[in-house]
Amino acid sequence: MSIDYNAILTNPICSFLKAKFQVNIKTFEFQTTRKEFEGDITLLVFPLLNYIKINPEKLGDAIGDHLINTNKSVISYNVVKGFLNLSLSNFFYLEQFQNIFKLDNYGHKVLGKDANEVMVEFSSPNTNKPLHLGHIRNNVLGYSVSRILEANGNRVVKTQIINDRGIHICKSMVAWKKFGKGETPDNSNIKGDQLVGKYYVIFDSEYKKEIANLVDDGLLLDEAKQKAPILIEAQEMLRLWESNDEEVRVLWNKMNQWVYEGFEITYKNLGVSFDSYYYESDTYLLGKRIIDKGIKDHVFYKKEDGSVWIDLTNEGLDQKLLLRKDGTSVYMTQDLGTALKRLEDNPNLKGMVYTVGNEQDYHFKVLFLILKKLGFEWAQSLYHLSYGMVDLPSGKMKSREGTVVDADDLISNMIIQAKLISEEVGKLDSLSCKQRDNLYENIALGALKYFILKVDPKKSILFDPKASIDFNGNTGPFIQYTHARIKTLIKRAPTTISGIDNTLSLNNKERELIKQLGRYPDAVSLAGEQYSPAVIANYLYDLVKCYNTFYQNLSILGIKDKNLKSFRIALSQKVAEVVSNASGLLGIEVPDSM
RNA sequence: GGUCGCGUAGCUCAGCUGGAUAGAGCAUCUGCCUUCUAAGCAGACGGUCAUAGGUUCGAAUCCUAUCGCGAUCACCA
Repeated sequence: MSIDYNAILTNPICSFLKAKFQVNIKTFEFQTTRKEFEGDITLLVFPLLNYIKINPEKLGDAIGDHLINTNKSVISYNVVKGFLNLSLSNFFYLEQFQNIFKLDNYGHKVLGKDANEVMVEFSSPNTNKPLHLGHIRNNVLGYSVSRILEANGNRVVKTQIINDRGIHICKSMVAWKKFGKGETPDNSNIKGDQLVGKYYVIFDSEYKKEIANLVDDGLLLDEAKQKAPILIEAQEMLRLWESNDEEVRVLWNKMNQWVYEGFEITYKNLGVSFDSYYYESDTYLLGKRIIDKGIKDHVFYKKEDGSVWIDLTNEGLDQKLLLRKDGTSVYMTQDLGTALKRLEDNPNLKGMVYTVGNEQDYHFKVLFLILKKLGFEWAQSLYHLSYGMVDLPSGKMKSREGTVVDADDLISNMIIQAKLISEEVGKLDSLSCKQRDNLYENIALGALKYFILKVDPKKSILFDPKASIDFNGNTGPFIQYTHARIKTLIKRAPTTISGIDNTLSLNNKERELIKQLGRYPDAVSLAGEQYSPAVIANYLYDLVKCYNTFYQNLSILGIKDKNLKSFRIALSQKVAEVVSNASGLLGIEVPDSM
């Protein structure tokens, strides 16, 4: 509750209770009065009974009496059971609105020199195939959380770790070498990541063919899976890669480059960006220093075969391998190393956020625990931004079954949808082709991002590609639409707003809007605390819904009372600002017209 | 089996640190475009908040157990 009630409620009640009952209570529980009851704000009397043994209704009456007699902002009260409902004056709301109106970027903390530096990792793709719907959730979430952390006064470094080595990319390489006939993104006009993905699929179907042939020749299935020549080729290529074979490395570089160029296009379409990139090929050998330190500090132990482990059974977890017996590192070692490297690269780093799906909850639990045990202070502020899977009505997305929803396809389909609907509504005729295309993109992405972000990250999302995404109701376009309407309203408004007349009498809808506006800073900080854009999304919807009710039922331009008119326009303007501000935190663009 | 997460209207989701008669959107039905954008507004219909106990003035919310769904428990990443 960001409207400032201290002066008129908290402080007076506090001193009243002190004088009358000799108790020192400094915080009180308030909530907005439910609409069935008269009043604006409700004081919960029940909690006070712990300190003052008296009938709750009597206590409510006493406080209410005191407030209306000593405070002109409180005009009346009523008590229902332990609820003290207070009605506040127009004057109070107008004063609050003036405070809100004066602020430019309210709720958003300014980046000071001593701001905390936080790293947010998201996207983190494999380089053997294009991004899919799951990556979209990851990207949109990670990006939004970055913005929210910034709004809460942190200096944010957006980064990712790219899984650019391993057997998967070798599979694409082998298939391309055998069947590619020199196909490149340029000469085939296929986006780089899509092209490499295509050869990954080709590899898989060849592999299956070979297995079938081997089984026909009398091999057992498991044996055939291991002996298929194309797989052996891929494994051989991985070995060559690891021994730095020049030819393999050149091919690897070339194909990865294609993929990165493709990814950049997708990121650009999605409206996300990064400040730094980490590549697994650079970091997979890191982490061994940590192992040495850990052994010296007796945090880790070495088994007879030479492998290194950590025993977390005291913490209720199990034993975890950190180094293979041949001395090579595993996933965990890598992540330990990467964390250290990031800290070296950004010495002021105070925390890290990892945007990774919830199938890795256990991994991050262990990772953070190990870092703490190693005694790193910053390990206290690591956060795994864990999110649920995106499921389809047909079940899970499985690349092998071809049920993956490709990110590029999805985005372009959404744009087509947005275009069809916009043309049907037919409000954009005055715009140029380019402006219209731009708008279709904004609307499509607004719908997609809002659809994903409005859901609590830890819940899984059900996505129906056939039904695609709504543009009506609790959606991104609804929010964009409201913003656009306010913008044209302001354009047409002949009045300039100089000040607000404090004697205006307000109706419920206007008060409601002021209260909504007052909630914004709270929503921002709550979203930051919970790493959840869903808080902002749901706030936005409440605000916009509230404004629409106001807008639809009250005339603004037509009214004669000049003061009221300028007040309503000022209110609208502020709503537009907050909507645009909050949408920005979700990475959603709000157009001036649509 | 162990651990973690989830279970709210036919469907998709809100519900902040426990508060009054559990809220939206979609779908179905009814009204509202010669006045600021109808991608909207107003209304109707729709609930055993998975189940059973417990904590207390008061539980969808906290605790325990059970059931259901998912994830995870690799010398894969």
